[in-house]
Amino acid sequence: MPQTKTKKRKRLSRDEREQQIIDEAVRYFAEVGFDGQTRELARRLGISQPLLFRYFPTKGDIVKRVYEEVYLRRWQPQWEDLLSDRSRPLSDRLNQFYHEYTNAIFEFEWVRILVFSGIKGVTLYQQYLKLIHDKVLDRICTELRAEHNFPDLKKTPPTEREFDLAWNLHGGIFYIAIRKFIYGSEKRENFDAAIEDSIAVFLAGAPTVFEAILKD
Amino acid sequence: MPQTKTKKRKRLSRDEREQQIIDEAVRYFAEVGFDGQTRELARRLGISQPLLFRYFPTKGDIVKRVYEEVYLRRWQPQWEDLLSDRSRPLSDRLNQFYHEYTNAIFEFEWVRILVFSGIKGVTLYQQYLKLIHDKVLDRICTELRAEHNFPDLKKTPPTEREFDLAWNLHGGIFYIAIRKFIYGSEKRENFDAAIEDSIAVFLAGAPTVFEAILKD
DNA sequence: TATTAAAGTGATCAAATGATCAATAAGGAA
DNA sequence: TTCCTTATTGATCATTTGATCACTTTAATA
Repeated sequence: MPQTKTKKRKRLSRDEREQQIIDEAVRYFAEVGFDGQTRELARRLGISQPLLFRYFPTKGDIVKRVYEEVYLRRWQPQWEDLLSDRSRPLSDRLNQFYHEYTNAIFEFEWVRILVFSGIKGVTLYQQYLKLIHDKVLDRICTELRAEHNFPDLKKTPPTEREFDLAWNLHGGIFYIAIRKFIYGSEKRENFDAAIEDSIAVFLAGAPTVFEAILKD
Repeated sequence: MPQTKTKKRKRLSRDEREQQIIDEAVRYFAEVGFDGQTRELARRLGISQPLLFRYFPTKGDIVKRVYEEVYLRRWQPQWEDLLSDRSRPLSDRLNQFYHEYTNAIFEFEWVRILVFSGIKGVTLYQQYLKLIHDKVLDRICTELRAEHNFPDLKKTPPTEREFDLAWNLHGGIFYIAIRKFIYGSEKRENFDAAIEDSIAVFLAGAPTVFEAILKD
């Protein structure tokens, strides 16, 4: 009886192998955190552990690439135009934006690596928060003022309190992802209704508070 | 010249030492995560590393005690009565509750260990989410219906969509803590205004959406 | 003051883990 | 088919880290 010789070594091109490693590293680290071991990562890839160090000088370099892979290429520049497109009701715009945004973001790997990175003191997510602040919340504040004929932003820039309200909307929606992926407490797949309702509450309630804020 | 003999060994009682270890462990693990090393923990305590194992069989037991220390004794049972006290406007009750709640909760150690535990798959925080669901959100839904003469909960229990709205309020407020302690992106100490505004938006916007939900 | 229970420590073990390197083998080029 | 580049690996090192144990020191007590 012949021995099972499944030992046929596979030889991939530099680029193929590198991409394969990163893909698996994203999955693996998202699952167990960045303390995951290189040996286990190699095992999942079906390769030897030293091979990892042939492609990345240190484990830290793999981690860095994982960040980039997860963060970059997820933001869609057209979202900025979408939010500012006054030919459509703000309600429509917000719903479409958060629908698309959560579809792009609410993903096991993304959310968990996001939280891991925050915990480990990585600055990358701070950049991401800044992106949300500058590209999303600022626009929401602006559009909300325009919709209700509040003072134009050119004269009075959005106050901290207005930003806080926008953060509250965003954070509430993001918290859905946390409940889902960090604490595994939600079985549902679809959160569209919850998001729509959040936006509806915001649009119904925020103008009143904005008005009070802007009175000062 | 005499040698500096600061080596005077301190001998504490069993209980004192144990509490001292736990207190420092809470600080240390909140700072670096549960991958922190026993040697460094011992160094911060000014004791030898083996002594830790004199008090706790394994590192895992220290971690378990840290959880308990951080989670238990923070929930105030009187909050449940506060939320249900219809002699006061709901707005007052919510403001007082979230003011006291965030003062008790928004603390470096608490928030970070909370997130660590969620990431590492610990079930303790799931229990905490259940607490929020049963003791806070359920009451908020109930009181909101009562305030607007919507169908009594005895006849129609709160729907998933109503809970989602309440989660949105709670999550938005909690997200303030995440921004503050996980991502270190906020310098402010005081978030009372942001919390008040969040509640105001919720109370101004939610009834409309509740009404729409309950029409079905 | 002498005794003693137990708080505390230095030395050390064993396993885990990131990293290195000489040797092997796949597969395209000649 | 033979040669040769380089992808790939087994063996191994060095460090980290949780855990153990024989021995030392403290301070309450008789």
